[in-house]
Amino acid sequence: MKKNEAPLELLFKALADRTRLRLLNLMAAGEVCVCFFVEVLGASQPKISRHLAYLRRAGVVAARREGKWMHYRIETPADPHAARVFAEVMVWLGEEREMQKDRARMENICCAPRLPVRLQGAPRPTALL
Amino acid sequence: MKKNEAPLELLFKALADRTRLRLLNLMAAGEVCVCFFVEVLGASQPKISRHLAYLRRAGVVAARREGKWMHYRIETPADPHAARVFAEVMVWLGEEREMQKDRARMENICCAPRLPVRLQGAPRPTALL
DNA sequence: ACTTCACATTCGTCAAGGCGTATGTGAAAA
DNA sequence: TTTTCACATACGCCTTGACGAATGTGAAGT
Repeated sequence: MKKNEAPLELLFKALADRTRLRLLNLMAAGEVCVCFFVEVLGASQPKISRHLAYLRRAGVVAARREGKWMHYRIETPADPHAARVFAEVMVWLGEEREMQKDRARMENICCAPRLPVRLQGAPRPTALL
Repeated sequence: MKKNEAPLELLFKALADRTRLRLLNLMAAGEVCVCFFVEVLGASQPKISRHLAYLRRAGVVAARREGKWMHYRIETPADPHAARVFAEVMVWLGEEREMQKDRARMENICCAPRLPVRLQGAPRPTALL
């Protein structure tokens, strides 16, 4: 990812990967803790972390620390055109089959009577409180 | 570019390159002949041709043969969400500085009293007739 | 202080893709 | 039919980035 890149390309490169799109989709409704991404997407923790770092460098998400946990949230682009494109993308994600499944899986995992062992004590996504 | 890719990623990968965005921008108002791309962008012919091939494989543009010349035009995505995102992108391009310059340069080259030597007899972009 | 936990980063490997150069191809001109 | 023109593709080189595995880091907990 070059530095002197127009916000245009920066955004599209960030969106040009399925894992990153899935991450954005899970953040659509609010902040999410890294451990939930790992659990829901069934991917390795370094993989998730690297893609989140990419999204952060692209200015699409922001991170917040809370004790041991890191929360990620969507950062709406400053540029109004970028913002509109981004908004359309999120609408699109909202209607994609796989994306709906991901959100359903997060809800199932997170609202189950007992959380998986790895998530004991982890802060829930803000959208599912 | 993988085959089993969702239209989502396919589109974003196509848009994640400045040269391809510039090509799309020049096609915004209608069909354009390859030789004009080469002249306006000041890039090598194989480079232009490869990027056009990429856009074609991604389903974003279509090609038409007319004698020795090839005309490229934008192909609006079938998926309604993709179409809306794409439309927003084109609006965005319309307001970008560099993109405006490119369109102005094409107009200057093409509507000049004498065309450059390399373009003698080449069919004009449909938008500039 | 030492360990544990939740993430981040690094390293090595590999595939995708961008570029220049050279060559192939299809249509028209000679 | 040979040449020329406009464009496409193949080849080799290099960079970007995706991945698993290993290691680093910062904040609790003990």
